Amino acid sequence: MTETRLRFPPSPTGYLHIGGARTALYNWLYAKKTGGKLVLRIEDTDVERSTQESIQGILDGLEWLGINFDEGPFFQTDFSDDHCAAADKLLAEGKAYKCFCTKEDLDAKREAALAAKQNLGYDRTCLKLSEAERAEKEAAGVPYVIRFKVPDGERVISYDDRILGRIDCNIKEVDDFVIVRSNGKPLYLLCNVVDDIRDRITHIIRGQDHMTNTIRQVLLYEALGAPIPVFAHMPLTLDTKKAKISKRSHGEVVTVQFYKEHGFLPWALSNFLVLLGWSPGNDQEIFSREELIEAFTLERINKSSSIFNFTKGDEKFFTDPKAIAINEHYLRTMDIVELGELVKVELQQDGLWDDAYEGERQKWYHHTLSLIRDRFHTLKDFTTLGRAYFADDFAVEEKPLNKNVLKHEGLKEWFPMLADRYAALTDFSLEETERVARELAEELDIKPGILINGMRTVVTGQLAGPSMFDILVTIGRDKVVERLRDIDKFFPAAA
RNA sequence: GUCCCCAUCGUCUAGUCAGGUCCAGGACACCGGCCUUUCACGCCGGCAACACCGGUUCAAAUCCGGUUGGGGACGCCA
Repeated sequence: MTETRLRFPPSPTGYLHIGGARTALYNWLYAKKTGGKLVLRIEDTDVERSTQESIQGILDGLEWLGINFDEGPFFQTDFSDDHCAAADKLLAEGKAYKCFCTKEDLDAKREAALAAKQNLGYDRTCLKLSEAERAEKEAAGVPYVIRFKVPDGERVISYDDRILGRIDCNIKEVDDFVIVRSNGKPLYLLCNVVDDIRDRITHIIRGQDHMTNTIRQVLLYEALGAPIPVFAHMPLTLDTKKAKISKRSHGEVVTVQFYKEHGFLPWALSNFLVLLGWSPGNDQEIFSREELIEAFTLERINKSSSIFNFTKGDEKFFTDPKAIAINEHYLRTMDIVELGELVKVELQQDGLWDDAYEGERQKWYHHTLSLIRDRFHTLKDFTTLGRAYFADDFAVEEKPLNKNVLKHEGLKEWFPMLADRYAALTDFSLEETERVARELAEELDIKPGILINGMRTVVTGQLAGPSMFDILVTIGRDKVVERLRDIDKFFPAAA
């Protein structure tokens, strides 16, 4: 049995978006699953629109996701000799012909056809040219494109799609398509096939938007005398209005970069993306890399398109709620040392990292992360919501400030008292900190909650969080005492 | 206009190929409860779908036909 060979061929005309990432992921999974190879090929034949920045963005995105390649990146433009040779061969064999129609004429015809609700295909004007007419135009130097000549006659073109089943199309529906531009540069339909033949690609997993291309490419494989690979057309990802997702209409949220910048775990995004159009056939939704490779099959990819459930302007769900849920899941179940590495990057970016977290305070570091991660959604929350554990310049949220601090002016006296007692404690433990707080509340004849919730606000800036006494012990006596004593700053200066 | 593909809860989906065990299962979201002197954790419970019409059959989410709806393609883009 021959080795399976797959490819991911992005065109570098924009950022890597989640649809592309999902395609890459499916190809990668299938390559891993079958012990095959994955080739990365940058399809940059559209020189006008291809940019270096885009290439870098795609490479970065794939690397972040952990999608690695066995071969490449190759650049399609490096193989233009192959493409031209193939075009010449088709021309020489009468399987393609020169077309002298101008772009303007063609556009006019297309528009007219569209307006008259007529069929859109090419009318073969130049195929009907006599030998003399053709020679004359060539001699006159009239620019031409090369069109593939779709074979005449009754015939149904078919291929077996591994996701959709047998696909049939009457050859009459296919019109002569352009394979080489008038400037001599070959086009996608041809390049893609020539490269796939050269790279010995056995399986092509791509979006359903390529289905009509596939019909034409099957013809190209035949004309070039190459075996037809296995095709698998995956369902598209649409937005909530069932329109194609694009950076233009949806913004950054559809780019892989967005997730990197918003504190997503790469594998959480992959896990979410793979579920958009595929399921293992049972109730499992969380997969390790190995589990997913094991479970993945082309046949279990869905036929129908799925919706990326993102609502613009939603404050709570800044992306598909399920994506966030999966990210949270990994955040609170993943190995704490591994999490520590990721949070380290966040802390470093914010200038909050302390090398001691890898040395004498490592135990504290990991303990703190495990204490606070349960309520977090992304890696970013560690430096925002969880900032008080690593720094003194944390923000105090308005809601708890009003509710738990400003409402109780007595706190101005009570907190310094509490601070003194904490400072004097021989054992700054869970039990002792709680006992002292309750004792003071009783002496003052106030509800313990006033002290406790006030402390939460002053010590962490947050309305909610872990058990208060866990927080005290974790943040440590010095900082707690200091923050309690500094209570005055929250109240407007006394008259 | 032509061709191609698709159709189960709000969303992702299981079940469809091999019809009965499905008055349709799970997850997310939402709602309620428990836990909690806080809470966005956790636990328990609830809401919620077979697009429609016809046919085949003792029996249809499942097979067949049609309708409707949605998507894609019809570039000297990829």
